[in-house]
Amino acid sequence: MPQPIENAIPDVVILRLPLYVRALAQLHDSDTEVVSSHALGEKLQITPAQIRKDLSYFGRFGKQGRGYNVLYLLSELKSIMGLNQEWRAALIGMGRLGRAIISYPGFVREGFHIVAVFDADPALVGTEIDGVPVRNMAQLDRIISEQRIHIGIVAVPEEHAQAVVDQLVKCEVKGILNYAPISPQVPDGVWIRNIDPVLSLQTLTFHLKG
Amino acid sequence: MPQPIENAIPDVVILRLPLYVRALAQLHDSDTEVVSSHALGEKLQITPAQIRKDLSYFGRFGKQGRGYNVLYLLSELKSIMGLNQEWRAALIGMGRLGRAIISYPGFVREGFHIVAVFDADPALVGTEIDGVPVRNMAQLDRIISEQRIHIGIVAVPEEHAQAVVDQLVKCEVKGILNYAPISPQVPDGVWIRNIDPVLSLQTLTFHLKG
DNA sequence: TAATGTGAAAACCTTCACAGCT
DNA sequence: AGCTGTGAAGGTTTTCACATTA
Repeated sequence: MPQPIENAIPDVVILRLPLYVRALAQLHDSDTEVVSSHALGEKLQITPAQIRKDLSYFGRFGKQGRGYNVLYLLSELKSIMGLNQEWRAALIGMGRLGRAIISYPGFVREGFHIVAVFDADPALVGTEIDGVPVRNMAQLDRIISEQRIHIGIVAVPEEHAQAVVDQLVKCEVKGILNYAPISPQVPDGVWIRNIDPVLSLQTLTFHLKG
Repeated sequence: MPQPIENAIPDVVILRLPLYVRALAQLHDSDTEVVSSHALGEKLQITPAQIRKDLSYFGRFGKQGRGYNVLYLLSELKSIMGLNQEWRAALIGMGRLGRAIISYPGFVREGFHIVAVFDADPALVGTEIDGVPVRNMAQLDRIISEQRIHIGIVAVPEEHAQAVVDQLVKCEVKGILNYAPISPQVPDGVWIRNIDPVLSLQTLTFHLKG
């Protein structure tokens, strides 16, 4: 007999929530106290109906005739998305890309802290980069549990990426941000996002070509 | 009266095509000559039916009972996506991020060449970085037309990103890869892709939170 | 036999439109 | 009067299932 599956939140909805959070934070910074789905949609190029429907998956946050209280909706959404806590991440791969990642201030500003970095190169291990000691891959398991790390950021060459992802999965890391130009396989219950500018360029050229 | 719109290719399909190209290139590198939708789907975690349906928007590339000739399908897809030509890009913003981008070998390997770089900082303009002279923003228009540049890569701080995008649009650039943490507005006929690791992390935490 | 290409069905997502609240 | 929240309608995308062909 078919199990009536509890209505899950559509994935596309989850992809839009951070956009709402960002727009609401901007509105709050410019001292806007109330916003309608129409005004928010204008800012984000999203229809008002879609915004209302998205929010309705999580509760009722607005006031009819008035709109949404910016600060209240912002704090509710942050709580829904797990953004009112600090997140601790490990960075694997300290080549050029890894260095660019660790020196990017945008992560810390949004509550994502790289608290440990790893590399396979013995020449790097033991040195410090931006004040963070570079560790041996053999220490991954221990450090991840000691430091209560929940996110892995993969910045190793393509050919090692899947192995590193597998290692992270073994260490019970459930969230992975992958910069290598592959789509690594992960088991159910592990969440991965790929940052792949070449793929993005390749979807552009389809529209640009003669 | 409602115009019977010519059945367009769904956007999601276009987003998947580069994945097929990448997988086929790997198969070709490992001397596989023929692949079925099932085998390709296994590699990419995509259902065989979806792959066949996607390909069917563009033609009939397979042989019943056998599958797809890897090299033939690869070359057809590259042609469909505009990937059998070299693409010339301008990079705007030569801070830490811009330097990481210009030194990333993955773009050139896939046929994307950064042939001019720009920055607003007078201290940088006139110097060379990785052998490429850094130019003044005032020269954007002239260089883009002289060098036949079709893609703009935006790596400037958030607060200048929309203005730079607007400038690129004025210069008739139709494809933009944006690294600033905003979603710039562009007119119809201009295509933009955003690279935004913070947004990606924020969609991860939804699944990770207690 | 094995696997494509494709209409039709199912699932999914967006938009409509309006009752109901402020 | 104005705007939310939401069933229902409409549209899009995915999956099914099978006739067809090598």
